[in-house]
Amino acid sequence: MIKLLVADDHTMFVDGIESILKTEEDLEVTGKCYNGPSVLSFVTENPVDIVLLDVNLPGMNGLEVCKTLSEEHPEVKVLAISMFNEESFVTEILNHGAKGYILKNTGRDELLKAIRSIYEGKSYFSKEVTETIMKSLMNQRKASTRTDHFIPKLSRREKEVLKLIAQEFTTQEIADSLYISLKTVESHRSSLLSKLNARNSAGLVRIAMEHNLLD
Amino acid sequence: MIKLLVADDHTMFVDGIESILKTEEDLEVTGKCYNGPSVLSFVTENPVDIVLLDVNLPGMNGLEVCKTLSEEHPEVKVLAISMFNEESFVTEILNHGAKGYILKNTGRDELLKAIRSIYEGKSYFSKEVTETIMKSLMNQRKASTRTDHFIPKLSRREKEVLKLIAQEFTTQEIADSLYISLKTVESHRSSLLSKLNARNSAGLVRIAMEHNLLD
DNA sequence: TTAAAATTAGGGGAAAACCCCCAATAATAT
DNA sequence: ATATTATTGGGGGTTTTCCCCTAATTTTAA
Repeated sequence: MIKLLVADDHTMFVDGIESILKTEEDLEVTGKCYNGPSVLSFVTENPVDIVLLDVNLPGMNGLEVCKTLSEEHPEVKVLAISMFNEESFVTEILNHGAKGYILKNTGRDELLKAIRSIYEGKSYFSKEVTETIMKSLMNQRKASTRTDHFIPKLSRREKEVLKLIAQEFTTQEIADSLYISLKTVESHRSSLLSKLNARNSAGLVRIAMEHNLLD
Repeated sequence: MIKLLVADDHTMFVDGIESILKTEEDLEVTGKCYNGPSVLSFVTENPVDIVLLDVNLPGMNGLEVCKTLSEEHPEVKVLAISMFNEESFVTEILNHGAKGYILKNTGRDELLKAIRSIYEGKSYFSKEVTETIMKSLMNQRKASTRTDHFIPKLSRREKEVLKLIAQEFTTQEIADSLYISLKTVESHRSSLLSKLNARNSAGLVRIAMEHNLLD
C-alpha cells in the first residue's frame, strides 16, 4: 500500500486528487495538508511514502518544504505538482530533491503512472516538463556565455594553480606540490586574477566554477 | 544554404551522411574531417554553419573539439553524434557548447530534422538522449547528497555574508554594506568556515556553489 | 520561562593574499 | 629565425584573511 500525503492550499484540488486515488487499491491518501509547515510535522509523525506537493504553497513555499523534507526525511519521495510549467520552478525543485514534476492539467492516468513510477524509485516528468527542462538547460548555457566577458585562454600551469586554489591549498602548499617557488605561484595567481577579471580567490573560484574551468 | 562539416573517423559513415544530405536542396556538405584538429583548422578557414561532430574522435576527442569550437567560433553550431547513449558523453558535451545530440542509429528523417532545428537556433535531442539526460540529472543529485558531509543550516546573516564573499567583497566592504562592524563580519566568516568545513574563502565559495547556497 | 542559537563587537596577532616592481630562461608560434 | 607567450623567480610592502580569545544583547526554540 502506497501511503500518500497531498499538500495543496486549494481544498477542492486536494479532495479531487483524493477521490481519484481512492478507487485504486494500492494507493491510500493518509494525509492532507494545506500549508508548508504542516507537511513537515505530518511527515514527522506519520509514515508517508510519497508527498504530492504543490510548488506554490502559501507561507513556506513548496521549494523550502521540499528542501527540508529531503534533508530531514530523505526516505519520503516528493512528486511536485504545479499549475505552471515555469522552468525556474522545475529546475529549482529538482535541485531540492523532488523525484518528479507534473502539471495540474495532468490527467488521471498520468497521475497514477507518475505516482507508481516514483514509488518504484524511478523519476517521472510529464512531457511538457521535460521539454521545459531541456530548454532551460540550453538557456542556462547561453546565459553564461552571453553575459560574461570573454575569458582569455589559461595556460597549463595557470589551470593547475587554479584547481589547487579551488581545493583550498595555500600558495605555499601549491608551490610545494608543484615543486616550484612561492613567487612563481604568486605570479600565476596574479595572472589568473587579471585574466579572469577577479579581485581575490573567492572570485577566482566562482568564475572558474561558472565556466567549468575545474575539470 | 546550410553549410555542414562532417567530422567522424569512419570514412564510410561520413560518406553515408553526405549521400543522405546531398539530396536535400538546402543542405551542403562543405567539408569532411577525420580527426579533431582538422575540424578546428577547417572551421577557421571556411564558413561553416553546423558541425556534425562524432563525440568519440581519435586523438583530440569530440569534447575538446567542441569546447574549443564554442570558444573560438561561437557562431558555429555543433550537433553531436555518437554511437553511445552514455550519460557522461551527453552531459559533458552539452556543457561544452553542443546544441544537439543524436545517436548514430538515428534515421534519415530525424537527422534532417535535427540539422534544421539547430540551424534555426533551436536545440535538438533524440528521445533516447532526452531520457538519458533526465536520468543523469537525477543521479547527479543523488551523488551530491550521497558523498557530501551534512551541512549545518546557515543563519540568515551567514548566508548574506557568504553571498557577498562569493561576489568578491572584502570583509570591510561587507561590513559597510550590511551596516555592521568589521569584527561582526569576521565572526560570521569564521562560523561559515567552520560550518562548511572550509579552510579559506576559496573553499567557502566552492562549497557554496556545489551546494547551491548562493540563490 | 529558560536554554540555546544568532547577532553583535572587540583586542591582538600570525598567516596568507595581493600588489608593485623587475628579469632570466624555456617553449611556441609566425 | 624571431617575436611572443609561458614559466620561472626575487625584493619589498600593504591589505586581507584567518585564528585565538572574550562577551553583551537579541532572537528563537523547547
